[in-house]
Amino acid sequence: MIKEQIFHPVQVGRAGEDIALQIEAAILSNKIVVGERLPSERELQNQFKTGRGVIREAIKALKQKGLIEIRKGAKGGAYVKQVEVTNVSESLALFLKQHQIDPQHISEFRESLDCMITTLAIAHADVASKQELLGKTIRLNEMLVHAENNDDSSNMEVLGELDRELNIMLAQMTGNPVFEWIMRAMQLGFSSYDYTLYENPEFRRATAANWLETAQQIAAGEPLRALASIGAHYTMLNKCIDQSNL
Amino acid sequence: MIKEQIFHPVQVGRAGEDIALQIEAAILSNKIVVGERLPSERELQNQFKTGRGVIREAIKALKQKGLIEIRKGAKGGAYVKQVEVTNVSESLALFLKQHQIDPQHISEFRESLDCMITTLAIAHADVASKQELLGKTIRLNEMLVHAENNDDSSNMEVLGELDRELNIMLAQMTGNPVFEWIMRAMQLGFSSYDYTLYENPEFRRATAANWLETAQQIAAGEPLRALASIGAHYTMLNKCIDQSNL
DNA sequence: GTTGCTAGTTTGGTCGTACCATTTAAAAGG
DNA sequence: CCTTTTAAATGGTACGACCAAACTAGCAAC
Repeated sequence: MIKEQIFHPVQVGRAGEDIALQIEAAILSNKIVVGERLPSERELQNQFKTGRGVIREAIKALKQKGLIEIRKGAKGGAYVKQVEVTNVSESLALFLKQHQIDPQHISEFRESLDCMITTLAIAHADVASKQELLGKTIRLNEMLVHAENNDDSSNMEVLGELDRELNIMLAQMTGNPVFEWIMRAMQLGFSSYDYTLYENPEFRRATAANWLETAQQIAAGEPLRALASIGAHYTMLNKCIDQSNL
Repeated sequence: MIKEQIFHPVQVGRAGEDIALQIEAAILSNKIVVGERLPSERELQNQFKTGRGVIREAIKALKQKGLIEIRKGAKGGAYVKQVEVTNVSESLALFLKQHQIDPQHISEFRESLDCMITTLAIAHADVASKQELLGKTIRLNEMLVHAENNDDSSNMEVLGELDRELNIMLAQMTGNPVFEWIMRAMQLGFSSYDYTLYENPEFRRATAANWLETAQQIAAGEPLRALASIGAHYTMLNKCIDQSNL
């Protein structure tokens, strides 16, 4: 609960933004810590000496930024929370959606990113993680044959999802959260491309086999061979992208 | 101008979000193209069969996302615009501010990114660009000696700015816009770290010399030596970060 | 005493109206 | 034809009312 009045009235013309900035500053300077809640809208209305609509607009903006979470009812209100990485990802995804990126550029970036991640993962990750990654790639291959035997095309989405999880896990194995965030952001931003490889039976099998190979070489601590596998993966992906564009 | 009613009324309880989503969808599907403007708030109020406050909240959210720009007066309103990379950067910056990242992790990511970019820049950029980069690093060194001779500490900010420009130029030389965006986002997100190297005279000189060396090896088309230079740069940066943490 | 229901309070969500400030465009005046 | 004045369009703010959801406390039933 806020005892003293940490906010003050604002000028006209841009009151909403002023208020949003004041509250944001209060949050970022830890005047209001995570988990705590802002005063109610009507209370803020009094503190800022303004109308309730302005307060609501400011709060909406902060909610959009991911700084607060809003609950209804008694004990409801605007609760300060940790900004999640999905906020960044969605922002990036929106940007990319509007700018119509050349798929080859995306592919190139992803390849570079994968190479860096793999190199660092081999260097930093412990044996258990590497074995877990290997196990997951084996499971991917098993699921693939199972799905193909049953002609269960609906399971292809599950395979695509597993593929994403593998990428995230690999990023986590670097021990550096930044890589995981970027990977998550890229996945959200280019969700459409992640599944193309699993639509074509031929590419599908090759991709799964490639993952297995990569994981084996990561587990074996063979950076150069792992990178070669990744290179092969992207050669394949680019071919696949070209085909679907015809 | 919107002729037909592309929006429809919404349920209660979360009308504002519904409206924001509908408008966002309309923008992303090019029902409303960049440069065009949304109907006025009062017009939207009629189309959505809702109150004006709700419309305003939805519009505020879209503005926060960077999808629209709002102008006052007649012929004012919400104009659809291209999402700028700064929106992504600000989102990232906010996230990083709240999460107190280990500087070493940031440094590690930046190093990986620089390596990827340099490799690609050597492969893709034309001779003219490489010479321009080289020229800029030479200018950086000249400015450095000039500033040190005059003991002009205020110019150190200019040096930091030039350092950023060099990074952006290098990213552009990859021919892949994704790298430039990521670089811009990282610079905005970690603006504090970019200047630390230029605060200490010793590191400052070494950094400028290192840039020159890197640019020379890029111009000479020597990927391995360029990467070695970058490695040296980050060894230095990490030492510098350690020192300022003491 | 414990459980379960009910009424009341808090708080966000919505609606409507009125008025102000700014910007543009049209009308008036020279 | 140019300048000035006026009007209209539009976002920005304020106030007031009511609804819906969620929590609280008290009361009733077991």
